[in-house]
Amino acid sequence: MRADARKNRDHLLAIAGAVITEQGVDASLRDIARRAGVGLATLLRHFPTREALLDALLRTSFDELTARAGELETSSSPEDALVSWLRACVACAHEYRGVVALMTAAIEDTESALHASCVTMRAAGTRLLARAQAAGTARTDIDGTDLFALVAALAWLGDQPSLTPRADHLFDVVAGAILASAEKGDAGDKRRPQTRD
Amino acid sequence: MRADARKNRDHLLAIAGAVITEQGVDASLRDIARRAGVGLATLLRHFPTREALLDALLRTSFDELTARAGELETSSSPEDALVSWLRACVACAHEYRGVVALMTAAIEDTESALHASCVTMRAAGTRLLARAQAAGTARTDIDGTDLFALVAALAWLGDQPSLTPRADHLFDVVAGAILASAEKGDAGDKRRPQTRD
DNA sequence: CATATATTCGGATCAGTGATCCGGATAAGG
DNA sequence: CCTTATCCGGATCACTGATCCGAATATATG
Repeated sequence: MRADARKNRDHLLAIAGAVITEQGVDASLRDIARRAGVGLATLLRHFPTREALLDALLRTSFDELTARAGELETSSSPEDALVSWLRACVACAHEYRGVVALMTAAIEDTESALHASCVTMRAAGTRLLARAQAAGTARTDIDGTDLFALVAALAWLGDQPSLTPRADHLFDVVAGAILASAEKGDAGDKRRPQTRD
Repeated sequence: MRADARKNRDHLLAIAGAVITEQGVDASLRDIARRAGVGLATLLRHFPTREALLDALLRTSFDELTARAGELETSSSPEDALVSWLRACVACAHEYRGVVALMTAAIEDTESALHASCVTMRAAGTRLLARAQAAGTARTDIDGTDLFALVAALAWLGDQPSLTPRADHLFDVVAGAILASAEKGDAGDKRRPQTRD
């Protein structure tokens, strides 16, 4: 890649991160290009679609998240590891307002730029969940996809301005449900536990 | 209102319901007008904004929902009433894909056309929740707004194609958390219970 | 250092959206 | 049947993301 192109790319990423942080994932690409002092076509050449731009912005965050899952797997109790990782996931999704919808769409669209990162993240969560389930501190009637869905729903909640104040509390409520007494999780095992991602 | 205007309005509502049912709340207004055999301006005169159109489509459903809450309040046990009403709420929100986001926005925007309906609905849910809390079958550390938020999150979950299959199961998980043992709800009462809406 | 060429840039443009305006068509009332 | 108030819808505007192509520029070579 030519030096000037690389400079433009990096600059665009920085500006895009700022604009999307304050306006959400639906920010106007024209605005981003304008604030970067660049033509719209240039932005769209480096990142052919909004999804590609977000992928570039999120990839590192996602990878850090799966790495953190690996650390927690050995440094904390199964229960604490799961909960604090879930909290980190929700916080990460809050970095850019509206990003969870893209993630849920990407996880089943194998063509999506975000697909791989999302699947990897879900797998990391699945491992933490399985460990807690094996330790008997997490209900066994949910799997990694359920976990992903709950995190997405909680992150979405925090994205809605009117519900943001409740997001933390409701995180505790849902986390409590995940860790709920084995009594419930073990009662009916009609669901195959820990589906492999 | 002139007879032809009323006819157009009713016809538009019917077509809009069909189109939005299959395409979601972001359906093109031009499409709706075209399929109704009418100019875009006519659609926008009867319903000046998309929100107004959705309000007209949803108002009856919402009112039915609050009415149903009233019935359940006397016909079922506090626990059953709450859960089955919540289920009805989620089902109603599924009538049109993407409508929950509008609802969460409308509930704090007093200028919104949907505001009144949403507030009324939340109040109905608050009553059912309070009854269950008084009966000791619902945790007391959540209020009507929390309930509204959880329903919205569950409905949103069902809107995401990749997560739809899990929506029912996760409803049970969350409902179980709401009805969770008094032990949890009574432990810390740092939250004011049953806020009045 | 000068030239050639391959790469990158950005203004102009296209189809799409919701919204607005106004001249023409039409129904209601006498 | 005629008047008038009402309603209709094509044309238009500002905005969106996306695409094209001539112009500008950086890199590599002589």
